[in-house]
Amino acid sequence: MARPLTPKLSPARIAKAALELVDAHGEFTVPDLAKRLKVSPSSLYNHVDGKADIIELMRGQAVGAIALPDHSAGLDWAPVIREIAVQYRNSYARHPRLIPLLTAYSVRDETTIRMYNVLADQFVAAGFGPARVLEAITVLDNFVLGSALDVAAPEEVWEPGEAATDSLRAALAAGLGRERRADEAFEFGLDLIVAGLERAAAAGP
Amino acid sequence: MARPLTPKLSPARIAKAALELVDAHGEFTVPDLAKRLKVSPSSLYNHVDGKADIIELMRGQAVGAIALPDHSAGLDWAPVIREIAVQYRNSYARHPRLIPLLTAYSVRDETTIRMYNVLADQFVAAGFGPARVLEAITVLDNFVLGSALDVAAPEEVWEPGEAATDSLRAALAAGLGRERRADEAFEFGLDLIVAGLERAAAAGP
DNA sequence: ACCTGAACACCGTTCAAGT
DNA sequence: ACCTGAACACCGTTCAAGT
Repeated sequence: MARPLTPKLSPARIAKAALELVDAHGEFTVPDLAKRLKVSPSSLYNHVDGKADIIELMRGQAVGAIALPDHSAGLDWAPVIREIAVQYRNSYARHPRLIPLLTAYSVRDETTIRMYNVLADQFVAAGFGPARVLEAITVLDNFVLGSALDVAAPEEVWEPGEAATDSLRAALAAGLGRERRADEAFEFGLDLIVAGLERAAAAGP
Repeated sequence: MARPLTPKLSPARIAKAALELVDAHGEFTVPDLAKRLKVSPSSLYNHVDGKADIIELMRGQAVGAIALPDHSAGLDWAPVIREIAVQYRNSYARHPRLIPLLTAYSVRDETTIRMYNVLADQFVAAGFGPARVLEAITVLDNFVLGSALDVAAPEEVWEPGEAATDSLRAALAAGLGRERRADEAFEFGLDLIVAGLERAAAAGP
């Protein structure tokens, strides 16, 4: 049994299976991936450039679901960038364990570029100068990525043992184990940042 | 030549050498590390639990340099948490290529816990309730980690090719290649967040 | 064009043997 | 206690051979 009539593999099928492995185990190996696809490891190399390429495909898979808001509708800029940040972060939060793999070499894919374009347009509309536009995009990007990593962090990470003061202990008791802990923190921070950007815009250049 | 009179290795020496490798190459292997220490790979296992343990030791090495501000001096809380965030982020920025390795399993070491303690105390002093304290710490933490990753990202990552609109193109032209690009964006975002927290504190519970 | 099996260099870790 | 060398299971990738 060599070449089948209809190919058993495709980049998309490989990416999907790899993402399932990462979601389940936080990592993947080529042999495991091949086994899940009922294929020999070397077969993968007919469709894909190697493990790094598979990771890039997974990034596309995760981020491709982002639906950019229609900003031509003359909406105010702040809700638009807020919505983008939420979508961006949620698309990562759906696959939290993928993010550590992506940070190893953070290439920007096409969806990300499109997103940056919209953000840049919006910040220009807000009255920011070019240098400030880049800073604002970077701030949002950094916060989104950090928040996505937070989703991946296991709860035990926050166990401070005996070393916690009363203040920290009370905070952990209030928030830990709660379902939407990471989401609420993200939204709180995003509100702070967007409000700050609005104030900076109002203050002018 | 077996056991030497004075040991050639120690956890600290191993962590230091590993960090040098990561700074230089963005990764390290056990054989490479052993070679750099002029030792056989198996020798390392007399001092260290394995590769994961070495990464933990590197985290300690990087973050151990943080000097927490003396918050018993009755300073206002906002400058204190700002200073902590700056120190925290800078200690990572000194070893940008280490951060992707740390995100794989983000364990909190002792220095980090001490930092969280101070932050919690400060936010309580600011009048935040327990749940809000945890959110505020999380927001700072996420932003610091994301900003640290930004330092590690190579400049080419931002090359959008032909797909950039004028707004994005102008922003990149204004900021890219500039020495302190990542630092300025971090400071801008930190100012937004701290100002937002101050406003939240003023608004009360 | 696409799958397979054999092969290669390399990795992380263990362990008996040495002092 | 600490270093070594041999050994093991496993990994990512290549390539000739098959259809």
